Amino acid sequence: MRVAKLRTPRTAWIEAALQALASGGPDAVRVEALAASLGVSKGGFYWHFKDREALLAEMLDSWEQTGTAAVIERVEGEDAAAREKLRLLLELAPAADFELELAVREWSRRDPALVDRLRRVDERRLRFLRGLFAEFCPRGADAEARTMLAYSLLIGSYFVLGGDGSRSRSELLQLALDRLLDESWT
Amino acid sequence: MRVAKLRTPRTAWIEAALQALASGGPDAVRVEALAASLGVSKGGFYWHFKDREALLAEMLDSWEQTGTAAVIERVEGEDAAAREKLRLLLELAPAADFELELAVREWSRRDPALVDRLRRVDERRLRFLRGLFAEFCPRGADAEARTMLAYSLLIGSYFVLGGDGSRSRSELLQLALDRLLDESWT
Amino acid sequence: MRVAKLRTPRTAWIEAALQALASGGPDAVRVEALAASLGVSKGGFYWHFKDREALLAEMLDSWEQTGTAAVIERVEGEDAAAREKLRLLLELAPAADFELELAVREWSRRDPALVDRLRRVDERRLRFLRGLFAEFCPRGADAEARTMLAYSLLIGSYFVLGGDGSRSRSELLQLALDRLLDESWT
Amino acid sequence: MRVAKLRTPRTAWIEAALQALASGGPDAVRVEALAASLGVSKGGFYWHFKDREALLAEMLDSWEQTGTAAVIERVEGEDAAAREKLRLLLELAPAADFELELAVREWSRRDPALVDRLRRVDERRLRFLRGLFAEFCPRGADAEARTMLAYSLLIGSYFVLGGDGSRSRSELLQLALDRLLDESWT
DNA sequence: CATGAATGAGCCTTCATTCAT
DNA sequence: AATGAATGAAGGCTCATTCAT
Repeated sequence: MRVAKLRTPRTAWIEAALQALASGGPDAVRVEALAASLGVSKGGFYWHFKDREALLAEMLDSWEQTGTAAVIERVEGEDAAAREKLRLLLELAPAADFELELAVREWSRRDPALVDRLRRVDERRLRFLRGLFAEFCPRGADAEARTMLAYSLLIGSYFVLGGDGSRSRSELLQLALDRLLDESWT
Repeated sequence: MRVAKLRTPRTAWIEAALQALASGGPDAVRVEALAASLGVSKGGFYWHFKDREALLAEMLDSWEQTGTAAVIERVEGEDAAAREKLRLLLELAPAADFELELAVREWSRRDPALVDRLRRVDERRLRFLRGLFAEFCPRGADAEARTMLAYSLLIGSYFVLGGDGSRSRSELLQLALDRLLDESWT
Repeated sequence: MRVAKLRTPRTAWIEAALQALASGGPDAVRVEALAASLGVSKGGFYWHFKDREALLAEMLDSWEQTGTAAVIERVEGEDAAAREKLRLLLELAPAADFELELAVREWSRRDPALVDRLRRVDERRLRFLRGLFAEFCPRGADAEARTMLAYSLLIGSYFVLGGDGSRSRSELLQLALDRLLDESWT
Repeated sequence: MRVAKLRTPRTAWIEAALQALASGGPDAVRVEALAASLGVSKGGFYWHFKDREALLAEMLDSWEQTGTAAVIERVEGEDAAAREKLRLLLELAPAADFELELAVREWSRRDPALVDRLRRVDERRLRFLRGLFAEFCPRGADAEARTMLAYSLLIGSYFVLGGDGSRSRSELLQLALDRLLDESWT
């Protein structure tokens, strides 16, 4: 009766887990729930993974690869000036699974083992941003400050729920980005 | 082991709960764990609170009051120019329990009932920031952009784990703030 | 603020307990619930009663006295023929708290300590019925059979939920009683 | 101690539950106790049933089927006159688990959801009785009265604990039944 | 007499994990 | 690879009971 994709590959478990992580946080990554969402019994999970811990590790590998690397490569591949690339980046980033990004950070605040991995990711991203800003900001401290602001904006804007009501979130983001790319600001 | 302070007031439960929330997230607010940390039996919890839900509600009341209100009042009480107040704000804010702040936001991503409350808090804080920036930024869009950047910086900076290694987090924050207060940036 | 009947007498606890027993069965006789229904804190209960067990005992004393004795005395006091008395009895009995009656029997099926007490009550009632039937049923076995049927009717009719829909419960009772009092039935 | 019959079927849980219900009433149907009586861990219960509620529902299904249907079918299958069938019925009924019958009725007095189900059962049984009495009681009201008395006798007799001491319960039942089948009683 | 507070046992339920098939 | 079934450790909640005030 069950159509059953005979063979539920590891990747299916990981994908389901990342989705659960994004929408429910670390504690929502429950073997039972994943099995249900995949339409299989949880017993099978233990064929692929030693335990929940093992799954979590693989999830992070996957996230690091697809989340960060993909966007950077996409932007780097673009043949455009730094400013254009930055605009593109701010446009693409939120499209990536931001919920997932936040969930991973949330998770890292509980699990020290995660901190190093996240630091690596942040460093890579900041290095990339800094490189772009440096192309039109001669002073290092200037590029640094803008980098920090840009990265904070990316992350922080997703937390800010309020506003003055007259401007949408994307308008606010646009305004803020315009400032960050302004060359009169030396 | 048990010191048994006959009479453990509600507030003690709430404090313990906020601490648990800050360090372990919403799911760490477990009646049993709180009781253990207070050195009392879990049964007693139900004398003070109808159920876990009731505790969560009171925790938020408490957080809204002490977290936001306290800092704003402190800064408003200062007799100084807008720029000085902003500097003070960026100094004070991180001292407040930032882990708690993040945990509440994390929580809100899972519990829709929380969203309104957070929006209220964000609006109040943004209004306050906007008011300060407006004192030296004649153009509304300018004040708005800086407000957004400042608030994002506040929140986002706590997520950023990386850096270029040559500057500390507080130096980066300082650099970024300098830019935000720069008057040459019109 | 609380109007508080300073002094909540034992009897108040017992009455509340009997009411709880009638409507919710033995397991509904909970100290906490009784206290709430009396508007006092449960602590006071233990001034009057050693424990829940003690209350249960006193409840039965009270029930035995008021439930059985009262109705029998009322009927015996009547200056009428046996048949009239029986009719009166069947009329009065259901008015007594039948829910309570059933709850006590229910209770007795769990608590062997209660069985003797109930047997005593049943015997007293059956003796009374038998005496009345004997006045117009010369044969002992006949009076006995009718007694059994009458008593079963009294109790059993309260359990029967169905019917053919065309006759009400009281009509059915009436029909049955007519048969039991029929003198042509030798 | 643990015999560990790997594989404890649903039915085992239901049987154990009905037994617990019969001997201890609705509140005695505790997952933990059932597990203990089956020699398994309580966790396993939730593999078979969503929750306690679900078990209760299935218990009733089972009771309705085996309790009522079985006896009626047995009697109907008999090739005998109505009177004989009635005698057989009164003989079989008590053999069925009467404790269970009473426990279900007890339960129904607390749980309104049960009332309809019981009414259905009562109606079916009364209809059956009425049909048998009608075969030798020409007048409808007569058959009705006897039906009511017979059904009350069945249920009520199980409550009656007393007697005159000289006759056993079954003798009393016999006497009463003789009266109900008497044709001189028109 | 009564309150406020606490204890501890017991119950329902969830879930990671294991294991025989 | 996967299922059906079971275990055991939590965790939330209720309630009889106790005790200081």
